[in-house]
Amino acid sequence: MDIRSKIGIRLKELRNEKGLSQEKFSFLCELDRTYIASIEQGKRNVSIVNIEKIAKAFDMSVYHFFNSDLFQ
Amino acid sequence: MDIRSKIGIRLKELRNEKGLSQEKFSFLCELDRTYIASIEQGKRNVSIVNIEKIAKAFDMSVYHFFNSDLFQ
DNA sequence: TGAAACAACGGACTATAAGTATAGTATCTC
DNA sequence: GAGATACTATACTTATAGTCCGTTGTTTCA
Repeated sequence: MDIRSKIGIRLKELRNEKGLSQEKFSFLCELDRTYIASIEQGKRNVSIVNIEKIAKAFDMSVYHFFNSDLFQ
Repeated sequence: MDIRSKIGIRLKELRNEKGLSQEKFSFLCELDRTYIASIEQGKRNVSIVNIEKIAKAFDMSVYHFFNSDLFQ
């Protein structure tokens, strides 16, 4: 599977665990609402700075963000 | 420390472990020699697709690439 | 039955990463 | 001192990352 899709699945999974809408989450990580949506759809090649922003919004380290079978 | 620098340190660390020059490594991951150099210097905000290319060149998963105290 | 919340989608735009080229420094060997 | 190897500095083009505006379709619930 494409790494873009894996990132999308992981993001959606974490966001749903927290019970947040895309919009609410976009406020937390200070990224655009539509951008978050397209990441979740596996359409984006996200840069490491934004991955870090996303991880921080989930109160987790970059290591923990990638600590999933998806990235094994 | 900036995440860009952390990526650079991790890359250099892994490359040195393998005893590869920047140029030889750049052949392995099919990225430009000078591009690899600037990543190592923490100047680039690398995207996940290129991080995956780099990890693959080291025969490791993205998970393992980030499995370092640097990203904890 | 409508309005509020949510996600998918699109178009136009700006910012920046990707990728390349060239030159330069430092060290070593012959 | 020429040639080879390893790395750094800078600067540039072009692809695409990322923003901002809006619309549409669905679900849920008062």
